[in-house]
Amino acid sequence: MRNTIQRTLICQTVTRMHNHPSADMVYERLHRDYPGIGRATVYRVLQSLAQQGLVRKVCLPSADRYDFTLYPHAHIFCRVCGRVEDMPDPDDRRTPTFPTEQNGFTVEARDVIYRGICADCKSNVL
Amino acid sequence: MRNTIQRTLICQTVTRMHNHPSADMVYERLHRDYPGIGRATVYRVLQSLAQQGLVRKVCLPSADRYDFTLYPHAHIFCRVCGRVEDMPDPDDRRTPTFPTEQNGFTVEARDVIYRGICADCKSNVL
DNA sequence: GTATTAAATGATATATAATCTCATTAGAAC
DNA sequence: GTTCTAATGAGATTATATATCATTTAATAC
Repeated sequence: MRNTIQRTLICQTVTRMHNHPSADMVYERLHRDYPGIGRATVYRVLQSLAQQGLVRKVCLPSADRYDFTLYPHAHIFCRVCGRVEDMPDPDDRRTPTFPTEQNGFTVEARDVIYRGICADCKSNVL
Repeated sequence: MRNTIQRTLICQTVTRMHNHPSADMVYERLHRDYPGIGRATVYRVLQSLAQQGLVRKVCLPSADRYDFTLYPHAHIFCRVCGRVEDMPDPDDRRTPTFPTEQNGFTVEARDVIYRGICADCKSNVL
């Protein structure tokens, strides 16, 4: 695996964005300062970073989001504005070390998603 | 809300499919026997059934899936073939009744997704 | 039963997310 | 510097889902 400028930039950017960005959000941010960078590269590199375990990929409505915080935690998703925030995972302490066997599956990871509406959207709707 | 033939058929079909189908899977199944039914209708009706709480919508990689089992439970997703199965939710007994307040959010629902590889795919890969 | 009316439908267009193709570029090793 | 091949980027393509809008039809009134 080669250490390209693009990979470094994408890594830096996703680490500095604290809003659980989608691949496209990372691309848009990066594209401002480096117009040469390609969308496909951002998608590819983020995918690869997730496979290496350097970032966490979370499947949420409308798009996959990336999170550089690797410590186990849950997420809350606002169904109105799409905002994502970290939450404590109530099951953390009991979470087994993966992989684990269950129902014939080899379980490799666990995601906990809370859905609801954030404070801002609540006040805007009312 | 009107009681249309299409709505009845979609309701029946999703209840009879035990593989956590996507909207498209329901459409394809239904379209075999009733070629007149439209894709948009299936998407719309499933969405509406989910909003009414008559089916559960689960956001998973590649597509949203529907589940007619309303009792709280988690899901396991095979990253190879996309198969989805029900799992016990270890946190069931502690799960609060929604909505609940948390971090300024009004939490309305909770989803637990396990990711891994199913027995069939394991033996095919090896 | 028929007439009325608005909600639902379905064909199609559009939007969005994500991946694929492939010629070109540029790390890494020498 | 040269070589080699992985990575990139422009653009096409696929897949998922939603929006548009003329037409149909369920529900109600009569």
